[in-house]
Amino acid sequence: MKRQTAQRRAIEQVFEQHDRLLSIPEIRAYGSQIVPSLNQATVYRNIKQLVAAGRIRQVNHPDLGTRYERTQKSHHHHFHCNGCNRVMVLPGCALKDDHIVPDGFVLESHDIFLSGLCDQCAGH
Amino acid sequence: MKRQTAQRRAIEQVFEQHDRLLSIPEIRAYGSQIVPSLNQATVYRNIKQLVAAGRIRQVNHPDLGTRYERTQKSHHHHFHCNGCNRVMVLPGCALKDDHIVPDGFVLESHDIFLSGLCDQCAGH
DNA sequence: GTCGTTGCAAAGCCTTTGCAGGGAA
DNA sequence: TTCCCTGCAAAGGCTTTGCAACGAC
Repeated sequence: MKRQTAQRRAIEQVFEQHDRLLSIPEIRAYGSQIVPSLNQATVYRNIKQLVAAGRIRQVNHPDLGTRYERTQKSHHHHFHCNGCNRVMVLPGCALKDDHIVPDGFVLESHDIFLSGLCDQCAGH
Repeated sequence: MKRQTAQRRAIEQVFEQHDRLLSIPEIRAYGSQIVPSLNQATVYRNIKQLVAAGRIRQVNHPDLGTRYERTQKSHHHHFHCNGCNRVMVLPGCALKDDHIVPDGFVLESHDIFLSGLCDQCAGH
């Protein structure tokens, strides 16, 4: 059975306070502000547990590597700005509706990663 | 200046003989059949060079990790079958044409990864 | 008291790098 | 001969794991 610990609560709190894609070092840094002793291995173990529990989702970003976010958002994709290096959430789906897989194929899931320049970086 | 070596030729030959997404171990294994002494570090160094030269493309697949493919294909996306674990190429683009990024944003590139079941695995 | 959890250190992948010898031009 | 390239081993990131102490219930 799962036990409540200060460490696990701290990690969940980090995601409440920073509702965006987070890396392990970021989670550890923010979490340490709540539980100073917070160990790296503990972060990894709890993240794995939270992913298994469906509370957070692992995002393997092609440019940024492994990141995590809360699961309680509706369907969306991520836009990575090459200028300021931030990641924006784009609600909705950018996938074509029709015939993207051949007949007989079953499409179960998709990952879409967009990149370019955000409005601030594009507006010279 | 770049020099022709048996190792580099072997690696390029691997991509000619196996025109699909390849992992480093696969490249090394196939390449060793041509140049038995082929070292892992040599594979990494040559792959990096070939990517820089634009001859092969690195694909950071969210489920499969780092893979490589020849660049001389037209635009396409990859479908990963969860049944047989193979990756199929889907020619064309599966991205919606309209308004997928907010006003002012500039979309420069996108990565789309599809997964599900191929026709063979779906038609039990 | 039980046993899941933590911190610490070590180990495991994957990838890169330092170095001396070897080979292409 | 020059100096790029290779093999080997070591080192660097990121992530997992073994272990003894700790702490939730």
